[in-house]
Amino acid sequence: MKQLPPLNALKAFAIAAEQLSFTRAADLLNVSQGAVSRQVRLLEEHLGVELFQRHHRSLSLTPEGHLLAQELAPAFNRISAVADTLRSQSRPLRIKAAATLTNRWLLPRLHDFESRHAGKVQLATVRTPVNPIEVGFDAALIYCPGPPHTPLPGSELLFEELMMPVCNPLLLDDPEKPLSMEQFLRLPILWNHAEGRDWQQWSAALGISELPEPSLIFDTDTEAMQAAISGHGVCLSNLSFISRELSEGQLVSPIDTPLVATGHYYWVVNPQSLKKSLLEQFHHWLCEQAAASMWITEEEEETVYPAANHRAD
Amino acid sequence: MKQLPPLNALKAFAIAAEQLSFTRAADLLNVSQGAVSRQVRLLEEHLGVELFQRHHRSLSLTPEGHLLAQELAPAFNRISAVADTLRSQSRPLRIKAAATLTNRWLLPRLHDFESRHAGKVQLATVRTPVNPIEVGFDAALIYCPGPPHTPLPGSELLFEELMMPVCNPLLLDDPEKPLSMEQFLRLPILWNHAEGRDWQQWSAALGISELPEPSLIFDTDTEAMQAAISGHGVCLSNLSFISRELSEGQLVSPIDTPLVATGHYYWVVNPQSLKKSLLEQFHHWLCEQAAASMWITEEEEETVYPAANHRAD
DNA sequence: CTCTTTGCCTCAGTTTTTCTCATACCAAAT
DNA sequence: ATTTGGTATGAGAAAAACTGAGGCAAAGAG
Repeated sequence: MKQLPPLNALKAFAIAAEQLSFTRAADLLNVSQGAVSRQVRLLEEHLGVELFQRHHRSLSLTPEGHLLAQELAPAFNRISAVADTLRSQSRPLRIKAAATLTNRWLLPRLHDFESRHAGKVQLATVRTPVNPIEVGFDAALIYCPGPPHTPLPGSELLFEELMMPVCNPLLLDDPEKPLSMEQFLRLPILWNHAEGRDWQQWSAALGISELPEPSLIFDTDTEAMQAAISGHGVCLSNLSFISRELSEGQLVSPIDTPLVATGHYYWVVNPQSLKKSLLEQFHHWLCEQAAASMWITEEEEETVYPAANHRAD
Repeated sequence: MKQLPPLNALKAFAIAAEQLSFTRAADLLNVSQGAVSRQVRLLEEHLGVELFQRHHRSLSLTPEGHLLAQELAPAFNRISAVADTLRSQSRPLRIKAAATLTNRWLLPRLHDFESRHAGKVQLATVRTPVNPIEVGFDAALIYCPGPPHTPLPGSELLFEELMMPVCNPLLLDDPEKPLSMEQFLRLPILWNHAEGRDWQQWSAALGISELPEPSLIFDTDTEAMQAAISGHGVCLSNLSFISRELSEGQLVSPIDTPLVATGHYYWVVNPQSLKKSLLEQFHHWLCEQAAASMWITEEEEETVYPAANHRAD
């Protein structure tokens, strides 16, 4: 291999040649117009040949530029083709994710990622925080109760678990009218956890002295939620996970209280994973999805929205 | 064009794959071993695929790596081929150079550059300093008498004009025995310049009160030198320009004095030139050649060598 | 004919990438 | 057990690339 010209300059040139515009090329490359101008100039200086004729409001290729562009296009295509092949051949992203989040939020959205980024994702649900390094996964999306912290080295806070109490509207005399706290506490309470951790934090954050007594105790959010839908009582649920039930009226909030953050979801990447680039895309997509769906309440919750980050410390 | 992998990483990978060694690839790329290691890792992370199997003292390609390397080689060859074509099609370097330097030093060496760098050079000699921008040349190699300065914006000092008096040995009774200054001044003096500028500086630098009277006055160094070789007298000559005559005994130094720098050669690049890359190579080659020939005297001059930078200010 | 728009160039300052150096590690060979 | 030849890795340094603002000149609108 002899002396290759600066490769990034070649890339910039190839796109500029295709577009016959530095400005458009810059857009495609996600850089500024000046950057492209410089790269092309650099290449011209390297080769000792003018590649473009600069006209006053347009560009055209010199014969040399034309030759180069013609050779470059297939070379780059070939490279990008083989890169795509390799990327698609590579095994799917393996991600451990908190169970409820997976079922109620991630799964319904996942096909969007897979189609947009041509990357398969293999999900495995977990109940308790897990370190992706230890289980050989590329990343984990874990839930930890309590205030924000750093559950694992390298973990990144993604979003809050914002809880509100909900129940079947038939449980209420007038679903339109919020109950007083006293009335509310007389409703049957559904725990989603053996120790009623979330209810504890919720009542502490709202300054309620005693823990609401459970009438039924479940092991998972999903079960408690099912029972609530069936009219067995009030459960605490992450707002974002029941948006459909809320908008369809299967569940309503019986009382008008601020949202309470009982825990947080974290993102942890396995630093040994080779799939850094896909992981980054996935992470970016996660944040995007979160911004679009979390904390953005349906119409009827508007009054609830001036929510607080009350935490039970 | 979709998403291209980082191109420099591809280059590093291609060479490493060819060599099956990061260390050797690093040498070829003129970077450190660690740099190649990092680039390859980066590429692997980008593609999400292992490209090499790292063994204990060797590398081997994974199937994916093999595929990539196979595709990459022709793509890069194609690129470097077209780049070579363009470079060779480009017009020759145009350089203005001081006349004596050109005749006595540059021309004999020039074919070395042209063969090693596959770049033609078009030389034009000049007597007086010239700005390459003004004459449309890529660069100039100019001579300016007197102490070092900055004759043109962007000029760079290349080497000193180190002068010594020389004459035909037949002019001396005993060529082996250095003359005293008094004896020396009785020899016929040859000026290489209408005003005897160099002799003026030479005598000033050595603390000689009066300017040696010329017996013959020429317009160029070359003519004065020819006359000296023919035995017409003593001329002042740049050491490096008469190394052959000295080693063949056609000229000798009649007196034992330090070398005197009467002027300097400068390198000036036309900043508008497109041939920056070739110019850089040429400049590098110039410095290399200078280091190998200038200031490095032949055996017989050894005594003269503890030279001075005496200057007539 | 003047004003505005468009698209390129240039420069200084900053950010990002890449490289180096030194060191750690590991297994084979001595 | 030690040396040797190779890769990996971390911190800091160096180099490359990018940005953003200002300029300029042609083309088109009024």
